[in-house]
Amino acid sequence: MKEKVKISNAVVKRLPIYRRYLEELIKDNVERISSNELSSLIGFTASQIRQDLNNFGGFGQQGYGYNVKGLYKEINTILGLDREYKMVIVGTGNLGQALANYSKYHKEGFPIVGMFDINPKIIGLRINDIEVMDSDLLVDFLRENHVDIGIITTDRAAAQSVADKLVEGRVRGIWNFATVDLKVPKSIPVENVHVTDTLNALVYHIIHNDQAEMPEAGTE
Amino acid sequence: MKEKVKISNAVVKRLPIYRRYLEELIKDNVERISSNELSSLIGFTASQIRQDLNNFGGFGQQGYGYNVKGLYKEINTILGLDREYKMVIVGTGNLGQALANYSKYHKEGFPIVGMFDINPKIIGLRINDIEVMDSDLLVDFLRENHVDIGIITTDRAAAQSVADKLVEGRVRGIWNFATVDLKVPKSIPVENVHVTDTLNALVYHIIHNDQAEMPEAGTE
DNA sequence: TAGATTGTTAATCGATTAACAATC
DNA sequence: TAGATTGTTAATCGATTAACAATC
Repeated sequence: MKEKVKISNAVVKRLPIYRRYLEELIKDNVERISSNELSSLIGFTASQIRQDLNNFGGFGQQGYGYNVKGLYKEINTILGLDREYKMVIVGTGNLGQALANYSKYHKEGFPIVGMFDINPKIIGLRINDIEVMDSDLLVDFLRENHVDIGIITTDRAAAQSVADKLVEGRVRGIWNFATVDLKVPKSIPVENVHVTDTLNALVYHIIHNDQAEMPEAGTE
Repeated sequence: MKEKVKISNAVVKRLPIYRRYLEELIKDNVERISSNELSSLIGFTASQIRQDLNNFGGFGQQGYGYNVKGLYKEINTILGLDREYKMVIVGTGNLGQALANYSKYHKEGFPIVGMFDINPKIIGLRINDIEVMDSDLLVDFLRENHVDIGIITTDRAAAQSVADKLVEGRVRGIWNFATVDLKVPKSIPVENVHVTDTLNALVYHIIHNDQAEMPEAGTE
């Protein structure tokens, strides 16, 4: 009866940020922290931090603040990072390979269990010890191995048909790096990473430099 | 006297999306389009589209809509994509290499003019015909070549010191892929691409599946 | 001209911030 | 207990949507 309030996407996007800062704090052996201290660390207002966290429960304690380890654990649970998610990469271009070589995912509960491509020259190779298979085998592989997440690192043209196969293979979510808006059933979340869009936004900020040459050195 | 209204970040983030769809429309030889048609294409409301565009000027025409090519050109100008931006990549790991190999940037006004690393084994190599140089030479190189954008693809530990060098070398903006919040002067925009955060958000949506098993097939 | 569709103002909605009583 | 800080309600701010007069 608690978990039914719809959490806004703005909040969801901040959760991984909280998580990262808390991870740092644990490394630095900080035991407790107040919303005010977190505020000056992260840059969100203390009020927002308390609001955000209270969407999920009262993790703090009046007069004390938040227990760093405890809060970290709670956020991990909220984010679903207390389990494992099997992933496959479809498309073995630069980005696909970069992700495959990023061994951290394997250690942190996101094992990449297979890679797929249509190029016969690449099929059969191993990248960071992950086998590259023929895309024709994708659907069967997904079902047999109960893969949770499909990563699309193909070009735009291929992306939608790959998405269709991922859906057919019953993945639970799609991490899409192709610059195309995929059509998939609403029940399957898609997270788009449109890297080049962020470069465009950067350039916008360079051109329309709001902050250029501030007279005051300012707050920080 | 016109360009002084502060454009919200929400709008800026949508501009590259408009741009992408318009690019497609040009390819498909579509000459004119109404905000309503754009709406059903992109998924934003027609009202929002008109509001967004009118932040920058009246690009449409009553009773007609928007000229696709004209609007595309306007958005390109707004985004500053009518000029060239020299970039360097600092950090030649998987991601740095992937970006270097992504030749599209070179063709589309974002030439990568140098790469930098601290690993002597890598210094001197060429990746996609881009020379890898010693990071000690970074500041001088930036100033001599009037580099516009610095891309940080190092690990977290090195990122801040790289950012300091980029600032010293007078880049105009920083594209940061390290999961760390950089401290730089306010006059230099930073665009963070925290890829793993988006994976975390995806997992959140998988776990808390709001849309799971909708009874209706629905709108689209 | 009549019809279509913009540009723009007003209304609504949602997210952020402020304030403070509850409580450790 | 007194002080600190949360949890939570209320106020504010900003962004989105609706509506419609202007106009091509």
